[in-house]
Amino acid sequence: MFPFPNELIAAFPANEQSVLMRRARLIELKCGDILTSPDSESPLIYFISSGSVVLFVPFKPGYANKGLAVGLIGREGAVGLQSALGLGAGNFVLTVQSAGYAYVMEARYLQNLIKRYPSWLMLFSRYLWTTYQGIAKLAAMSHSQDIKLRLMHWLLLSAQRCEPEQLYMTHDHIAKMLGVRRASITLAAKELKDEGLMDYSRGRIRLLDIAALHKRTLS
Amino acid sequence: MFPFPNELIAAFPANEQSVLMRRARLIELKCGDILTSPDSESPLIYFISSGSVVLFVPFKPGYANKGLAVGLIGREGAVGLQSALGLGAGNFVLTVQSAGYAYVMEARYLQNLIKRYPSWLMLFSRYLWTTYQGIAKLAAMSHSQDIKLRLMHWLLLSAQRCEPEQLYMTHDHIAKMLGVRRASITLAAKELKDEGLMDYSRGRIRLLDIAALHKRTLS
DNA sequence: GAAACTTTGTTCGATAAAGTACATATAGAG
DNA sequence: CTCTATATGTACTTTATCGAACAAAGTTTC
Repeated sequence: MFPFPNELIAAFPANEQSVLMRRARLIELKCGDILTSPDSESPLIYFISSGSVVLFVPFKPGYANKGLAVGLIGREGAVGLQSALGLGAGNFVLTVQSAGYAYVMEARYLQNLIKRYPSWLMLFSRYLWTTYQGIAKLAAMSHSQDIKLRLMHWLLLSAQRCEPEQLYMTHDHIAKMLGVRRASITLAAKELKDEGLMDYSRGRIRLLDIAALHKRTLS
Repeated sequence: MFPFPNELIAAFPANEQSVLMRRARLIELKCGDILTSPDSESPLIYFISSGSVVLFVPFKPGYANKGLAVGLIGREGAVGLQSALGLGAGNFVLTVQSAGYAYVMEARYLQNLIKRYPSWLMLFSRYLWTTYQGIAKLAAMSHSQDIKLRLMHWLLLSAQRCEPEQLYMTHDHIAKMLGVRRASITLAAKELKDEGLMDYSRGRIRLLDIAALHKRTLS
């Protein structure tokens, strides 16, 4: 239907899709871009089409470099939907983890459309709940003392959102996401490398045995 | 309006309130009650009127004793709303932390009403988003290495949900919520006691200086 | 009032991560 | 082809939590 599909949009009936997309424009997501932060609350909604966006919660109010990633959104979802409910972005910093594309629209436009199409709200609410679940699960994982386990989990999560096996992120970036030292990630990553589960070099990561990774994160 | 008010319900227009409450019945929440768990997905919605309910995520699928509390719901909210969207409880275990009362209704009843009153969904969605934020914040806090800080935070959160200053929970219970050893809680609690911030004995906790607690959790 | 139970106090060694620092490698720019 | 920036490898000390265990107070039950 559209050159860069988004699974949320795809769930709409065709005629409603075109209404929704009338005011949407396609933009490029560059790695590191900050879509919104607690300060600059731009009332925009992003339907992710490729790449991925991190929900990042800074530890301290004045968003420092330190915090914790609580969610990762890809082509299956959207960010900024709360602004269609008339609410602000809250504490989240939305950062692009993997480059890609997204359809953007003004929150106000969607907010008006929701009045005409109440079923949309149901769809968005359901989506909200599923990410809600994801956040809770990730929070529980994040509490694990085992960094290696958390690393595997984050890699798998990232792989699900983009093409699997090939990821582009540095140890330093992962460390920020997990709220740990960069050295700890290097250590854990090296162990996984030695075990033949992954390979990496200067920001390029290849997952060599996704099945094994899954198995070990479940235990 | 109703003997035991709930702030979500209170936000409805009076005539809609009585529609909503037609099939609600008031039940008692006893400390330790499990409202729903991943296994038994009872399609019920609880509008909390007093006391508090924990959103608990077990670490392992077969819900062990270990896990992490990611949210705490009191009179300002409800649990089980997702079942009005036709969704299951997911990974959450909902446990009563403080005894109280709640209005319960069948999810199906509310699900039908939402079709008649689309504005309700907007209300629920907004509420969903605010708890969403709360979960994310708590997740970030939970990642802190400082148990004392986390203890203070949980005490304040609990105090906000019920009468402040007087809480009823054991070190063991708090330890389960924070996913740490009971001994660690006893240690941290004793320090707070020595500093004159709180007092406790066998499950009864008194917060002696809430302002100071707030100050120290913000830092 | 004695027994059984629950809650809190305290200890020990083992472990994992924090913080900090510096060395080495690789890629890209000029 | 060298320089520079970035990414990764590694080391060391300090600290906090874990796991496990046992002791000492309060409650409750009979």
